[in-house]
Amino acid sequence: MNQDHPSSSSEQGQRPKSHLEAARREKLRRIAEMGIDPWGGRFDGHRPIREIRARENEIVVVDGGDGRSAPELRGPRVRAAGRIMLLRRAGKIMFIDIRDWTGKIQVLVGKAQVGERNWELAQCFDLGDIIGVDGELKRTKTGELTIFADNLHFLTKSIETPPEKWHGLADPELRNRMRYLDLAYTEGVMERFLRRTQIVHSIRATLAEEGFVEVEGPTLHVIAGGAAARPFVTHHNALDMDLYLRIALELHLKRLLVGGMEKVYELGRVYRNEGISPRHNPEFTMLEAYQAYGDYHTMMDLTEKLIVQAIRATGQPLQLPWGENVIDFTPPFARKTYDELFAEHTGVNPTDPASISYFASSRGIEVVGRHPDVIKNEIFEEFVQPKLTGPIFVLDYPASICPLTKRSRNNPQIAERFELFVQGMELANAYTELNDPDLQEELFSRQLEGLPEEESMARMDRDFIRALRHGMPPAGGLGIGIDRLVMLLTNCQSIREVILFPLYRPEVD
RNA sequence: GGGGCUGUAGCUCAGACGGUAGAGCAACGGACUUUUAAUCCGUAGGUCUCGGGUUCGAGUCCCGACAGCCUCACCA
Repeated sequence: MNQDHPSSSSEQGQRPKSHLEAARREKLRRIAEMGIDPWGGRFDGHRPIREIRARENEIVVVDGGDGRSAPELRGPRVRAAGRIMLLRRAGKIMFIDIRDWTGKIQVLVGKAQVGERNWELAQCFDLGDIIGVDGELKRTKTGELTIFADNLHFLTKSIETPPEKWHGLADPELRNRMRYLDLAYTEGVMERFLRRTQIVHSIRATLAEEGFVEVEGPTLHVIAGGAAARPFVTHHNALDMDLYLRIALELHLKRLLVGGMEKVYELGRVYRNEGISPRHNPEFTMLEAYQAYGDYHTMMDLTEKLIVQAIRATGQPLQLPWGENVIDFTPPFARKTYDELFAEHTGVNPTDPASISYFASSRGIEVVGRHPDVIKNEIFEEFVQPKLTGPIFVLDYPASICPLTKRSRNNPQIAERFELFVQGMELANAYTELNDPDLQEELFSRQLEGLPEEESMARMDRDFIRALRHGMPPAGGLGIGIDRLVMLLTNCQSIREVILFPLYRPEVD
């Protein structure tokens, strides 16, 4: 195509790409010709289809009266709106299945019943169009709950062909890229994302009930601290400085503890510039909650409560399906120490560095020049974590891999930290928070052995240290990966299925 | 970034050995006032992801690129 006469975008938009689109545009034209706006407008008075379906008990049988005509059904008058999912034409009658976000219902459109004009309009219906319907709620002779239409309203034309009506969209790439189609046409997807909203809502409700306040911290950080992850880098032009998208919520929430917010949380997006996998998306949703005068046991109780109430909010029992398995979330969840589990699953004495080092090198894990606890943790991650079907709280981590955690009073080698594992997946992470500014500064400045700086949690944040010097109350802190929680509560094995718009490379034209 | 697999009509999928591309749904025309993945008859629809190569001939074989899925690494 030459570019001598650049066409306007509207002209381009009206050039059909296929005979399928041409057919739909022809119907669009016919609708407009009838004096009807094919893009619709305000449509009041319709009820959710689920609500309409619930009125089936109002359908009654009435006699013909004169004793000769057959008994017939009478039902309530209803108005619905939705997308056309299925269309069955049978001469001068047609059956239309419409769907809204609460459900699906069949509509019967008869030429004699709706009149000439409506019938003409109905000839312009395509799968995917959005329509409104007035009629009587009754049953067909096969018993299907049906709106017997007496008036039709055109609300929006669909120019594109919808997915195959039986198989729907099967390609996961298309489903995730075009979430609108997935929501509109794939069974259960709408329900799953509405369930995600219920879960998040429940978490906020539980925290409010417990007296926590929600805050909003900065997402642009000068120092990307609070976790060990590579950040996304951006640039502020006016200040001419690089900034990082936050990788954790931790350090600002702790500043608020210093300020006197005794129960505080943030539920929001964090960003990590790491690999993408069925359990990782570059941006994901994190809850972090901090409670002054609590500790990691306080946080364990809170974690259980948040999860159990979230499950109840979705209307499910505490035993949830997960692929071929069932996860039992009945509290209390199992609680075992890191060392116990280490011994149990590796057969190695967790307090003997020599045996640990031997085990590691015999399994191909690098040992030279690395801190014994780093080696130990690598073994834990590779040989123990995958076996933790859970839910199980793993308690008391090696102190040297926990730079933000208070050391155990009885044993300074141990940090008061737990992680909650379910199906081998880390779901939550909590500490008795370290509030000793001198130790915190030392841990920040001491380069963790065996770890390059960019991979270390130990990034020096001077203002944070200064805050601690002003006095942070002893506290428990908790982090929960919300996307993973939603995965577990919706039986989804891939994080992309619970994120509305997961990251993809752009499509090439 | 490494490894394995995948990419064919708008969608869901077939295409042994290399021989001029097939079905269902969707679309178009026709029949049908109780269907429900409606059915029946007919018609149309393709740069086989892209670019090279081998060959008389490539959807098919080889190389490369792009995209996706799985997996490993990094990470939660």
